[in-house]
Amino acid sequence: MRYTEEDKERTRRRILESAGRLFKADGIGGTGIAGLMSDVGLTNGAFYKHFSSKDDLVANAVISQLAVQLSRVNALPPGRAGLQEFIRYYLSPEHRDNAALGCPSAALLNEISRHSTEVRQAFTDSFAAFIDALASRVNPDNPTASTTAVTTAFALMAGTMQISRALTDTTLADELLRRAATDALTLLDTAANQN
Amino acid sequence: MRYTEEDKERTRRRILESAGRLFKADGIGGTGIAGLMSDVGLTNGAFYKHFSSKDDLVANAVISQLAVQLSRVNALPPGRAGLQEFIRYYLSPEHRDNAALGCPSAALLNEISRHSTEVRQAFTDSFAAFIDALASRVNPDNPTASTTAVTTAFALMAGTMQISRALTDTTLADELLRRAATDALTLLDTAANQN
DNA sequence: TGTACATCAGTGAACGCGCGTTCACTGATGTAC
DNA sequence: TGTACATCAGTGAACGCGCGTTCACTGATGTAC
Repeated sequence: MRYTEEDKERTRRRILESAGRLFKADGIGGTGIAGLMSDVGLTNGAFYKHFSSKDDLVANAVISQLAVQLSRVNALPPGRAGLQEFIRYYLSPEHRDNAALGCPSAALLNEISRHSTEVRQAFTDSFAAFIDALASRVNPDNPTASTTAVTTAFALMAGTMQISRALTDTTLADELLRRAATDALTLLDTAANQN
Repeated sequence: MRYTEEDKERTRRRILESAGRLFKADGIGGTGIAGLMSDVGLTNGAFYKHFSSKDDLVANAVISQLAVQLSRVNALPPGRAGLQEFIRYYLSPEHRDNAALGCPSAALLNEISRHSTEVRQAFTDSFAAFIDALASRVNPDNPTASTTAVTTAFALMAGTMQISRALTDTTLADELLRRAATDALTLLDTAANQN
């Protein structure tokens, strides 16, 4: 064989990395296979040596993107300080202006909802793992009790990020991010004091 | 003239109504001009007698859809009861399962962010009017003071709706809606007591 | 060790298809005289 | 009042284009003997 299994796996990961970046920047529908493969440095035909279809890629890109978010959460300092840092990063103007490198939920939720069951299942599983990681930081004694509350706090952050990205008025968009940071922390504090 | 100005205006409104419905159900990118016009009961060519381009349609559809939301808010009973009713409707499983007839923000935010300045400006203006209407219900004495707080409460609702639509686990999706209703009301109550 | 063959990631042209947009045309009605 | 003409919303075929996917091919390397 010309390429070892390791080589092939590396290429697959490069496709997933590019796909995550381009999907978040231009949307899933706005990203074509040929453009994606040229971003990777290959030609369109090679794509089907790694994925059976675009839908297959989307499902795997969603998984891989949420895994990145999960590891970001796992890298936070413990306790309330870590949560504050997460909120500050998430609701920053930098995150808003760099969707390509940011949260897949904020960038892709609308499109994921309209995709196949496979894609939505991939999202459901990976999203649950991500929320669980946040919940065990919010309430280490009883993470399960706070998962729903943590999810609505995250929904506030993701929803705010999307509105902030849609607005043309930067001043208003920035102010919104600051307010959401306060409200999100309040919700997480409330969740921490449950059960 | 075969058609009066009134006839033409009626056709234009029918196109906008169909567009709003189809955009919210299938996405803007997922809705083609030919399919849209056949939904209206006309053929593709007639489209350009009413709009100069698809982007022009999108901007106007965003305006018209947010106007529908605004009139929905204006039709609510006054005071806290009206806000509760709004939250209950917004975060209902019916709203989740019928995106075609629901909130344009929850269905289209990702795509609006990626559209032209014209579309984003249309969203910004109409969204501000919608939030203002909510804010004067939350805090009639000083609506301006509470707009940002009301926006984050709405972001929580829109974000939750999107997550609830993406999840395959209906039980979890339903539970999330209930929790978000509690949290959203709390945020609005807090906003009402500011200034 | 040297040679013939198998493997298979990657190439790049080609496929059918639906997209947004254009355009010559239709035909019902309003207007001019 | 009757007739010739102008208007213009709507028709539907056609345009170039990019999409996801297929496929015969390439060529570097591993394997068999």
